[in-house]
This record gives sequence, structure tokens and C-alpha cells, in this order.
Amino acid sequence: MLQFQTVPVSFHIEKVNGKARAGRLFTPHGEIATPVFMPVGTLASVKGIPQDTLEELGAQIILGNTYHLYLRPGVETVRRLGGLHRFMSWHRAILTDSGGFQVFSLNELRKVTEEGVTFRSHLDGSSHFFSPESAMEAQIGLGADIIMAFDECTEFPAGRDRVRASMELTLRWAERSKKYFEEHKQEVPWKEYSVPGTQYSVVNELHAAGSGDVASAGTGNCVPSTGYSQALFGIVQGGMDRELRKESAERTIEIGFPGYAIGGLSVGEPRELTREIVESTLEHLPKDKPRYLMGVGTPEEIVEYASLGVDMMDCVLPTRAARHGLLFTSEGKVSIKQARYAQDQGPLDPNCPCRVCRRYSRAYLRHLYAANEVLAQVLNTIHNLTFYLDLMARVRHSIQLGEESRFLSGVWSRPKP
RNA sequence: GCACAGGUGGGUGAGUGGUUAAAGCCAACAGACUGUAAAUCUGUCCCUCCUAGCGAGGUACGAAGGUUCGAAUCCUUCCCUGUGCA
Repeated sequence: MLQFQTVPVSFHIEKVNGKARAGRLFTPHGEIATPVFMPVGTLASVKGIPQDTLEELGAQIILGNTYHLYLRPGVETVRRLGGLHRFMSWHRAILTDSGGFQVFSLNELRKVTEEGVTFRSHLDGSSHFFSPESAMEAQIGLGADIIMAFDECTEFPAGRDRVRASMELTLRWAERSKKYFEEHKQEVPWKEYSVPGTQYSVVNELHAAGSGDVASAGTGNCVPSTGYSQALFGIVQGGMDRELRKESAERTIEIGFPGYAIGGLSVGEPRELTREIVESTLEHLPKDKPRYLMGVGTPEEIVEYASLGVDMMDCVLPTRAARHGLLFTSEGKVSIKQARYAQDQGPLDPNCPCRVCRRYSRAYLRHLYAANEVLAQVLNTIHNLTFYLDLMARVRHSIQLGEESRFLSGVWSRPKP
């Protein structure tokens, strides 16, 4: 009889370069080289991109969203189907957000109390209650490798009293999240598929399977190595107040998590302020634990945050902007819908190795967008994700090589082939 | 030929005497997008001028004429389109 063990996700730092770190995060569904950019797949799908393509693009871990999946198809459905990995046939790592961000973004459809948050569904208006406990229950049921404490993402601007109250609430919710998680983490759906006596070897096979072996890519391969459980990360809040950020960090650390996120940023504040808060908050986070900056950013920003010592980032920007015709290239932003590209036979980004830039012209991409073809969204997203993932790979490489001086500028401009 | 029904800005299509340069939608053009209520949202979209504004002129609802203080809206004739009947 398999005894399910609960060793947390582990993190090894391989190289420190200034404030930046390159490392490896070990999860039940594979290793992740950090710093890592995590594409967002809110509804168990990175919009427009099939899972095998994501693997080819080098996505190591993707996000899912508890609130959205809870509403549709429902946590119990996903759990019965073996968890998110099996359900969506994604063999690599997954992180779920707790729904904390929806406390912020659905501000007109929610009511926050000490106990939790009542949401009105954006789908049908029905009322739903999320608490730290129910958010953990849901995330355990979904079975992501990394799950997030249920927090309140504080709005901007907010007065100091409001920020403090919000931070305190998040701290109380963090304790409740951890307590529930510790008591229930063995209920994760993939324990049923655990194979005794396997560890990293299984992880590696999964990676191999992910690199193009269609025959072995069935749901049966969604088998995590034993010896791992999900990992619950805590979230630091504190608004734009350095002191409160410090206090939030210290008290979250006191509760104790295998990784720490910086939340509540990129909520409308000036970019320079974001950077300041990130930098000052990072100083108070443990050096030996993964640090996850939630919800950022532009290509320039993710490079900069990595250089400051952030290990994990996620953002809807590359995927959403792609669907809206905004493409990131080595030469800056390209709004492919502009009339000026109608006759442009050149590639989107001459320095980009992605399949889109190798094959299609700007004129064609502009046409697809103008004609509202679904392929426009697919190709644009493939490019933007390639750009982001490739950028982070170069950042990792740069850190590993100790190229500190070239870090920010060098990574940005791609060497000519 | 006769009888109906129609002709509105790039396209559709509201509007049947006055806050109408003319709704809405589409197209076009530009902008936004940062733990996804997002294949979404915002702005511009007749011409000219400037002190750039709920600014000033001009032109405009098939054509020409008429009624009226005032017409896309009412009348007359003509042109054109669709349907039906010969």
C-alpha cells in the first residue's frame, strides 16, 4: 500500500549573480529552471495554444485559476477526472491562483468579510462563497503542483489604514489556508496515480514525452513522482508601503511556506513604484526559497525583476496582447493591425526563431487579424509566448554565465545568427 | 404600360416638420491591455478654418422645383430600384 508522502516542492539555487539567481524548482510534475515565466491558462487552457505546442515552445509551468475552474467545469469534475494535469493533458507543472486576484478584479461582483468572499458569478450571476478553507479545498481538488494562499489583492490607490487592514486580513487568511492545506493535502487527486519507487526518473520521462512523443502523451502519463505533495505558497501584500510590505513579508514567513509570492502589484500604480516595492520586498524574503512576483509584466520588466532576484513570474500580457494584435519583438512593440503592415513582406521579427516569424509575413499576419481569423490569435500568441519564454531562457543563461554587466542590455538585443 | 414598396453618410439601417451633421451596427483608422468577467475595451470616422471648443463656416438624406419662420421628413414633376399584374 502506497503511503503518500508530503515532502514539499524543493528549490535549489545553482548560481547567484548580483541579486539575480538561477535555480531549479522540483515539482511533482517536473523540474523548472528559474527564473521562469509562467504562461497563464486560466480555464485550463493557454488561450489559443494546444498543450503540445506549449511544450515545444518550452513552457515549463502554466497557471490555472481556481475561481474560473470552480465555476466551470467545477472542481469536483476536474478532481474526478484525475486533476488538472490529466484533465487537460498537461504533463508538466501547474500553479493555480487561489482566486485572490478575483477579489480585486471582480470588485463589483463581490463582498469581502472576515470569513471570506462572496462572489457573484460573472457567468450567470449566481452567488458563491470563497474562504481560505474552500479555496484550499478547491486547489487541492484541482491538483496543481503549486497552489496559492487565499489573499486579498489590495486595490490601488488605498490609504494606509486600508492597506494595513487588508494586509492583516491576508495574514489571517494565510494561516487558515496553511492550516486547511496541512490537514487535507493528502486528498490531492493524483495520489491515485502515484507510482511507488519513482522519483526524478519519472519526471524526466515526462519531460521526454512532452517533447514530441505523441504516442506517449496520453493521460496515463500524468503520473507524478512520489515523495512530493503540492506546495502552498504564501503571498505578501502591503500595498505601496515599504514598511507594511516588510511586516507582511516577515509575518508571512513566520507562518512558513515553501515559497513566497509578492502580490498586489501591477494594479494601476506607476511602474517605477512597482519596481521599488518589488526591490524592497525581495530584501525581506528568504534567499533559499522561490520568490514569485505575481502578475507581471512587460518584456523589459520581467528581465529587470529577474535581475532583482525574482524566480517566478506570470502575466496575461503576452497572451492577451497577442489576441489583441500587439506583438513583442526584439525591436520593440508591433501593433500588427496597423495599415502600414498591409504590404509588408518581411517577417514579424527578423531576429526571432519562432515558427511564426520563420514562415509568415507581417502582411499575412495583419490580414489574418483584420479578417478576424482564429489563426491570427494562434500565431500571434505563439510568437509572443516564444518571445517571453525565450527571453527568460536567455536571462537564465546570462545569470549562469555570470554576465552581470550585459544582463539587462545584452539579454534584450538578440545576437545575430 | 399599370399597381404597390422603396431610394439616407464607405456599407447596412433608424429617423416622417424644428435640440439632426443625421441613432445603432459594420467597415476603416488609431490607442489601451501586466496573479484573464478580455477574439475585449476606448477614441476618431462629410469638408474647411481657427484661439482646437458641447468653436466658426460650408456642403449633405436620388434630381429639380414648391409649401413653411424652419424640410431627410409635406406637395409636384422627373430619374432609378424591387415586387406583382398586363
